[in-house]
Amino acid sequence: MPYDPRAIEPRWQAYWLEHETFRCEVDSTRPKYYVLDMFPYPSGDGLHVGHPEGYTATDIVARYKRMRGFNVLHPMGWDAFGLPAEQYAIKTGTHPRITTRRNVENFKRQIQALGFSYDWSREIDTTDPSYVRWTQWIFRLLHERGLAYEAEVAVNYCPALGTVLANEEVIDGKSEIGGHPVVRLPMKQWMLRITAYAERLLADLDELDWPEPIKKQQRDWIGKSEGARVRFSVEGRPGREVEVFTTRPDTLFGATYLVLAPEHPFVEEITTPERREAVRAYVEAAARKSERARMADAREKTGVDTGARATNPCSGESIPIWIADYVLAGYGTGAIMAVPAHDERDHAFALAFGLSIREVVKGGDVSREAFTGDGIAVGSGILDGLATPEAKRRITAWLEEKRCGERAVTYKLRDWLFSRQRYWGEPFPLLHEPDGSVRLLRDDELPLLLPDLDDFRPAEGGGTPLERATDWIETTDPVTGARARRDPNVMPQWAGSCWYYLRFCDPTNDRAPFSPEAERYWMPVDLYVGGAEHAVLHLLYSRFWHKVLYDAGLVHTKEPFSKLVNQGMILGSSYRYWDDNLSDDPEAKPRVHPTTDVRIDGEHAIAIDDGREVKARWVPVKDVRFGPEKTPFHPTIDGLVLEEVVEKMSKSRGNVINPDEVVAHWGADSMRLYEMFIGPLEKAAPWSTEGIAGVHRFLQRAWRLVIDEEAPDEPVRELPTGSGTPEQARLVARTIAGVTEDLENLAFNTAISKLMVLARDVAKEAPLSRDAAETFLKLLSPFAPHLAEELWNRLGHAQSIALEPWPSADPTLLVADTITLAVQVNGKRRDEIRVAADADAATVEAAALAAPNVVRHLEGRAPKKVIVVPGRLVNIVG
RNA sequence: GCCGGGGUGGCGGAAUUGGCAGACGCGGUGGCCUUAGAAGCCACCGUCCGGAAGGACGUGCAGGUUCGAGUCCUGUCCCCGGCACCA
Repeated sequence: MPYDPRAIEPRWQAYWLEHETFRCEVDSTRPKYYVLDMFPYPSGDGLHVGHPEGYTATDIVARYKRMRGFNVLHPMGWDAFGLPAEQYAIKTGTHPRITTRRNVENFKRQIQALGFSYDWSREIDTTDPSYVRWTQWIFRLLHERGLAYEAEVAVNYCPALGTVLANEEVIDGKSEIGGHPVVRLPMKQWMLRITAYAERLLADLDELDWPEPIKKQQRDWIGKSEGARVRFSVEGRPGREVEVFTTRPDTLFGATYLVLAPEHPFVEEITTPERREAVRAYVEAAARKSERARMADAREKTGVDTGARATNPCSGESIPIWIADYVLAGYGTGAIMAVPAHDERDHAFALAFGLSIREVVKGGDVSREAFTGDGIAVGSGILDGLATPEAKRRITAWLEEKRCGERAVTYKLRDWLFSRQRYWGEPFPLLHEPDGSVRLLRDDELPLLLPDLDDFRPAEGGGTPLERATDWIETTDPVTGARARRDPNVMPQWAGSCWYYLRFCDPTNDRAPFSPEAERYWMPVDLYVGGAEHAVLHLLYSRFWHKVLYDAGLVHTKEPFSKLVNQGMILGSSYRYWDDNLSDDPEAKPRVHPTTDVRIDGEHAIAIDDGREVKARWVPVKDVRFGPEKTPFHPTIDGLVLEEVVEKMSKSRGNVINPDEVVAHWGADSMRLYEMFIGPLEKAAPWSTEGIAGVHRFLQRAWRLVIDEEAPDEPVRELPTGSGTPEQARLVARTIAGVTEDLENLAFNTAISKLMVLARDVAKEAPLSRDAAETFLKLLSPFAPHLAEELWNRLGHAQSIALEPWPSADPTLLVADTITLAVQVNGKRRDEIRVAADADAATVEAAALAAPNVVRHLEGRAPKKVIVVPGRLVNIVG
């Protein structure tokens, strides 16, 4: 029988499970290696081919490290709280718990069919009461440490949908779904004080082996800026001071007006009677706009004068106070001093409203545009003649001395809005007492589980789904005996993923989230692989929780994830054409156009022949007909050529590849190998069916290397003992060294190409030796574990190849006795010479000068200079 | 606009960091095997000139440094990702 993955793969998957081959335990006598995938949300659609890319990479590393003698922790679990299951529940009434269980089973089946070496005894599910308990326990810890608090926060509320929406779900002040109006409404929310950790979250990035772009995104998100706070007294209101934050205190003499955010607490009070009307209208309009909408029309500066005036603490000058929505309430002090000469936004605003512009730093033409660079201070009293950095120091000292300002650091990072008006999440482990206080539940009251509901919609009048469970919300506090209310919100999906990597260390502990012994042994995560889309959310939130746990003495490392790698996306080919059925009328008989007859004009696509607007239509890959030369055609409209577009896989494009089908057709080993061979792990690459056929052929070749398919009963070939010819031994040694190095660098694609070379050449001149065959299988086993196990077994080994030690290369075989050197004349390759590997420069030079083509090109001239690069080449300049 | 990353054959991608550009795979062409197909195996495939030997050109574009540049420097164009009134 030829290589048949369908026969061998399920057998080995069952073997690994049954023998618990990959189970691991704390073992202080051995070095540990913790390799982790970002655990998935088990969606109803199941796995797509993008998931296994990262999982395959970590699996290869896990298997390799085990063979290198490491005690490897390689777990998998489910980030199972989340919105899709809840939306499904609203539609069908099916409890999210049922949906989640079904989806988890499907994900697990798909993941196991790929032969990953997870320790399944450590599987965790964030919705499991035994997990929720400890998530709630950690929330209580945060609360005890003063890091969780309730606050009135403006949220996006959509009355028509009866729910609160995330910023991303609001577009131009309307709901993304249905286009209903959205208002900003203050609601009482749980907040986490992540800002208290801003400095450490920033500083500790330096020690992490993470992709630089991710670190940069986190730095930008935290957004540290250094400058000064300055207080301006409000004229006519003694004791009232507007505090502003600026990174350019040196430009204080150029401040020609102040601007408050429309939400600033002073607005109401300081506005003069004659300006009241205009100010109120502006504030209301700003409140209606979502933050996103405010950013959308950022170009046009709007604002109104409050009529109030402030005194510049330095110059004593009287300047107007305006409000404008280009000043954000949530950043700094919610107020700025405007220096139009040296800030682009202030410049634009000053031009729009005819406010004065005063140059205080030399270097530009401030009547034309703001000069934001450093320069020499002018018109600034005590600062005149100073360069910007020195001017900053001088003025800050002056402000501190006069007590009207001080050095200050501000962060863009805001506290984390931690409650969601949803059902399918962790309930808050606390009671609201009649006196307004909050009592956190004790250990013996945890976990607090969700009540069962029949209707999962938000409650009437802006309430949360949990408010439908009145006898769950209204309860009695067993401690005080008084009536108390449970919190109607749940935690966001990020909560469970903030600490799951710690639970994996000790997943069944029922006395603590994890034991100190397990944490001390397994942490930190040595390699963490996942998508870059979590750059700031999950990866920042979990770093925050980790630092809190560190301060509480529960973990011993400052950071959870030592090394992070982002896998690239696997792209799909989609096929499109165009038609003029813009309204998607199902009855219409539209005119259709291939892409070659369409031109894109800004936002619109126009048919070239009749100038009418057309809309893209996508044909699912499986329906496309391929003509000669692989030209894609529409399935039913004859002669309509489709355009191939390579892009992210998505249902709407019909270009999603299902791993189940790939495994059924080619086998898990081919799928694993293909996803690793397609290119570097970090890079996006298109899926190709021809490509997978290529790696499948390689596995067939590997099979035939060991199995004699020609002979009756297809026995294992006769493999001579020993290591074969010197050439074979050298090839094997080179492959060991190369594959090992590539694995250390996570360069899976080049490792596979080296294995292909070995399979192609190793039995060319002489029969394959037993040593070479066994070494090859060991090197192949992390990539194609099923095939490797099967052949290893047929070679007569009773124990799993996964438990074999990794081969090491004989260093003496890595250096050849004779080597080929290229010989260049004036930098152009003209000939080559074979010399002893240890030949000295003089010998090499002589041989190079004697090479026939070199002699020809020198045409009798004496070489001016000869450069010998040992082991590489000789360049003759003549 | 700002900040990252990147432009190498028909395609995915290699190239030990300044030393033989195009490994490996896909795709293509020709051949072997076969009753035939499939599969498999072998050879060739950057472009141009040439029957060949060989030569010229060649890593987005234009310069530069160097004995030698895909790799370093300057300028420039394009693509992908992130951020976008954060004072």
